[in-house]
Amino acid sequence: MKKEMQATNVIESKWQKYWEENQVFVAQNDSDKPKYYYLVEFPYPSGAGLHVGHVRSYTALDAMARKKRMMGYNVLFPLGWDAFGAPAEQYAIKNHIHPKKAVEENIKVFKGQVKKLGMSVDWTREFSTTDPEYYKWTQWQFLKFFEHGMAYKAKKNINWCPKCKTGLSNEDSSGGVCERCGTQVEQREKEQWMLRMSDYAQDLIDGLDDTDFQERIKTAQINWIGKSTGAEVDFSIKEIDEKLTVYTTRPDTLYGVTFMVIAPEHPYIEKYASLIKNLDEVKKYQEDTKKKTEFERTQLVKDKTGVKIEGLTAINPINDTEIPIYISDYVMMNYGTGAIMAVPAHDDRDFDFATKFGIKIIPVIEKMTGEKRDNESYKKSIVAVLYDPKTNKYLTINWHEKGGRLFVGGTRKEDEPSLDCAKREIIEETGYTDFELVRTTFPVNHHYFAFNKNKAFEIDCDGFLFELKSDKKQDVNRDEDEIFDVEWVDEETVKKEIKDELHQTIFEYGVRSKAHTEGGKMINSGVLNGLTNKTDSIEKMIEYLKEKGIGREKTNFKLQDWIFSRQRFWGEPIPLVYCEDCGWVPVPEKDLPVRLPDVTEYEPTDDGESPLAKITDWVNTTCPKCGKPAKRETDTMPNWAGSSWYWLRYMDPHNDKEFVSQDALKYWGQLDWYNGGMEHATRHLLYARFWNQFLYNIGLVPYKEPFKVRVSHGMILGEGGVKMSKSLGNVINPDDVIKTYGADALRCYEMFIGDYEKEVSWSEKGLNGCKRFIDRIVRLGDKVIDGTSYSPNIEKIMHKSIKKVTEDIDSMKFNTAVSTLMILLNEMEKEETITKQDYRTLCLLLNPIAPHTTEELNEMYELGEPLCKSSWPTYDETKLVEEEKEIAVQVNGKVRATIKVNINDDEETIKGKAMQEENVIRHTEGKEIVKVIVIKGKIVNIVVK
RNA sequence: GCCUGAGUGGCGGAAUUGGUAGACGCACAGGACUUAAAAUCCUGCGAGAUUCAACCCUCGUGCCGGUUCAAGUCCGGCCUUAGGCACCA
Repeated sequence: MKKEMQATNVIESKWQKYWEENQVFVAQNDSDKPKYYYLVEFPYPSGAGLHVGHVRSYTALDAMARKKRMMGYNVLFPLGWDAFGAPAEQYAIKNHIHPKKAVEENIKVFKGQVKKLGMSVDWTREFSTTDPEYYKWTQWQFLKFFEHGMAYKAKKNINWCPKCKTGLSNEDSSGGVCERCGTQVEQREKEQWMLRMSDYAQDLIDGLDDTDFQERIKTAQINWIGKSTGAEVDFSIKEIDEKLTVYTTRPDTLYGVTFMVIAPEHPYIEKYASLIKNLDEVKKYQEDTKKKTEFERTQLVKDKTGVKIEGLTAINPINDTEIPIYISDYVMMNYGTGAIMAVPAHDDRDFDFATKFGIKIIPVIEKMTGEKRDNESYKKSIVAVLYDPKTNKYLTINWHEKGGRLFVGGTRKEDEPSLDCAKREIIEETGYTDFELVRTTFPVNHHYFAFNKNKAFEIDCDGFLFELKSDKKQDVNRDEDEIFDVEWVDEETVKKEIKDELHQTIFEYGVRSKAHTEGGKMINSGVLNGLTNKTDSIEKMIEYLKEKGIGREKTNFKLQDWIFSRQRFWGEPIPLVYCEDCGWVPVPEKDLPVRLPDVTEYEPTDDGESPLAKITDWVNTTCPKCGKPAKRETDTMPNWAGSSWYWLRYMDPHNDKEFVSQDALKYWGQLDWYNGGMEHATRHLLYARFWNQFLYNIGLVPYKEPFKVRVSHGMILGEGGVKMSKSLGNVINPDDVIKTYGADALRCYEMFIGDYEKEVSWSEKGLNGCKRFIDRIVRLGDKVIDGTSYSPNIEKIMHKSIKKVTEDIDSMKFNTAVSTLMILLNEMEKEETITKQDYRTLCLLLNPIAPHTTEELNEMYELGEPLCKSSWPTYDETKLVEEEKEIAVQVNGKVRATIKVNINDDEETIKGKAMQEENVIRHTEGKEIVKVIVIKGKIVNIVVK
């Protein structure tokens, strides 16, 4: 019975129409079935149309949604449009049409494309963030923030894009360039609406514990929030009666403070200007800093700059030492207190600064080398590195077998200053007399065991770097046991041959000239002296600071408040009115939404006001409170606003009384599975979680965390692993692919292409392979005969395949789900005939990935009711058990044969079978069998000697 | 620099609690069908040594070492790479 299949496009539109007309994918808000909510980030409907990257994540979620429905769930799988934002506005400015129109057109194109892919979306819940019925509730929720004191207006030094003429959040200007147009961002002071997001920093970290996000997403969020723990310390200033408070994560290094640095914007400069003797110089530095962009200030600067403030002197509260104060742009006003205590010995930045400005460096932590032992004898010693700049070599002492290569070293005599000791040792051991000190290195705390003396030692060692001036030498006077050669070697040899950890470390310190930022033994530190554990030292110091009232424990976050204003036309108007008498007054709920006016001019003004500011009819209004003339806020909300609650609206999209009904919120609960790009792992996801946590705290939503699972798909690159881009001409248009290969082949290919979470390259050949797979599925229909059970040869693999595909789709291992079906198809093709039942189950399993073809085959061969209304196939565990299995026989861990074993075989039988194998005999002959390991159903390993 | 992943054939990638490494697909080679091509079907396909051929053997999951009867998988130390954070004190 040969049947002819209709053309792919005919079948596809036929079933798409069927699904729509029969409302198969419409989710019910009241249902006895268990609920499941899948969501893929709604797209920005750009003019470019759908990308193959969209197809990947949409198909993945669609496959999971289709399968869940067949498993008896009430599935919510909606889609909508995130349509506010710059591109539509730019387009409108250029063409003088309302952005609304451009958006409408783009949505039409996008929706058509998504439908052509056969997505099982519930279109009855579709909306766009630009619909007044939707943004009414975005505005309403903003007013909730306002009412609860979570929104405030503040003068902010903001990132300003001179081309877009708008303020940008830190998030929108990462790297110092405008996210949208790539222009260098400037600093500008502006009144902005802010949301108190930093209040939620800790909650946003804690909340992650209640979610099941991918690890990389959690980490990205935690990094972004940037929590650090440490202490605040109050330094007094000699000349004034006010403290200078700093934030530090290393209070344990307080004794090593040799200067302080305040940010150029620090308020004390203004406040105590009269006391600053070099005010002009300081002011000039402030001006220079302002001109620098955030990017230059944070990314490009390698050289430290700064100015010492003459006339203000800080006092270290721990030891009453007087220390200078500098201003420098490496200290930021918006983090911590805008002031730091500088410990050049143990912080790289402070070290650089101190080196450049010639400030004292006091080490308070000694690196510990070697291994600590009991009953150590203590001594003090030195290591001296002598460098000859003429030959670029270092002076070493080669003990050969007796101790290898070392620098000059020695034990300090009682009360001998270490520098004297170093000089003496060089002269005594090598004879060189004409050299000069370059620098003293950090000391090292070293532990070692002297075998010749059978004794353990602890030494505190000072290190020195000297430079040779001339070859002048005197006779050496060595002890009898001092048998070594004096050799000049290059740096490479030093690194290779000097094995002693102490000498290595001193060399590093001397030559590299870097701060010692790791832990070690506390020195020069009063109460902390001798401690060797960093955490203990910090704790003890904080206790001490608290006791003395000069400091306290403190946690800081990098996460800042959310700048919520944009000076743009195409965004949600901020629903506030400014009245001379009443101040900022919310627009009453009955007057929401505050609609965008219908005009034709959208250019931002040159002074940075929103385009709305020019529309006087719209701006002028009356105060909702006192009725006097008042003005509307002309700033609009950022693009992130509409996407910060949209998943809630899908639960109840047509409600005109509430943003979402409480019943709907309770029924749908948390979003079970949220998919989106890695580029949204920080910003969008943090904004959305913050928004939801706020709604939860004021009792508007039942869950604190909105998303249970968050996964990110990998990007699809062009062939050869380069990014798809218009300029490279390697962009794949899904419409073209559907035309040539069909939607099912495209879906199947994108699921088979590789690990869902990883980046993959597009391959036309691979796509063709999947097309072949679909064609073979169709051709298999020729073999179908009546039958309501599985064919005997197929039964076992059928149950196995059902199990595998069921598990794989749920865990997003689509590539192995497809390959399982390929294997199943290969097996079925070997049969003369297959039953309807065989074929129907194959179609059911493939349906989530290739829904059109499988529905058609199901109908064509009269296999049963439409697949979209059918149940997901089940498997029988007992059918999975293999009666007979081939297992490997190893000899000493190497596979030497395979044997067939029965499920009932006991160990002795299996062992017997294994020992009979010719190749096993060959490898065991004449050898002693130590033991035989038999793992039932898996492996036999024979160990011989 | 810090934090998270990831490194397996020519390529995309499989491999359960450690138990036959390379499933499945692509590419390639040979063959069948065809006047021919496309399509389709069959066979082979990690590297090397050996052989007429087959069996058989050696090596092989980024590198070095360890645990184990047995390591892609576990442990320690590196290297490379992708992403996140970054003068954040």
